[in-house]
Amino acid sequence: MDTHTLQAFVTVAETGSFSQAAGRLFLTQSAVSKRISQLEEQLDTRLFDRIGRHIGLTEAGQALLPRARKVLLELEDASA
Amino acid sequence: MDTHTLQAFVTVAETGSFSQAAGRLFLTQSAVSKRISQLEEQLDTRLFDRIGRHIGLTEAGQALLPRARKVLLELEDASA
DNA sequence: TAAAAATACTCCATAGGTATTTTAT
DNA sequence: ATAAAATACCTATGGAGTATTTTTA
Repeated sequence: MDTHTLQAFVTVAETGSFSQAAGRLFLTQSAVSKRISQLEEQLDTRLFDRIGRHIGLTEAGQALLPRARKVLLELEDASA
Repeated sequence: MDTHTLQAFVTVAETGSFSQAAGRLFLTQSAVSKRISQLEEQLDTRLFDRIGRHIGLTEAGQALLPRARKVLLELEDASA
């Protein structure tokens, strides 16, 4: 597990879109997509419902979001 | 930043030795050494004092240790 | 001189990019 | 038909190993 993966997850959750997240993160949509599916594999759960053109957090995703944010903040903190 | 790096840091802190940490983590001493120096570079601080054969946490290391543990626990938690 | 850490090197796995395909509106 | 995500393919980077060198008790 690394910060890039968590960052991607949080950004997709915030933007509601892989492409927009990619924009924010200065990555391609492809890279973001792969980070998310990797994370989903690791946790062995879907984190997003891909309902056609829009995206929503699954329950697992909703559970993860605050934890992910917390961890990212703490790590930022630790590096400061 | 990823869990493997933090895990290495915590384990070296706990064992007081790169080689012993390597043993616990099923890695080579070389790999552990590299993880630690990478982390030190990222944070731009020394985390361990290499006093010859023994190793001690620097102040920065002491500050990082509880945070690292916390993050690791939270991530374990998040995956459960 | 013996132990432990650092380092030079090699190899391979993986993360990211581009291009394309799939999917849903 | 369009817009977005998934995927196939390729490449470069980095992480880990082995072997060796450096360091110091």
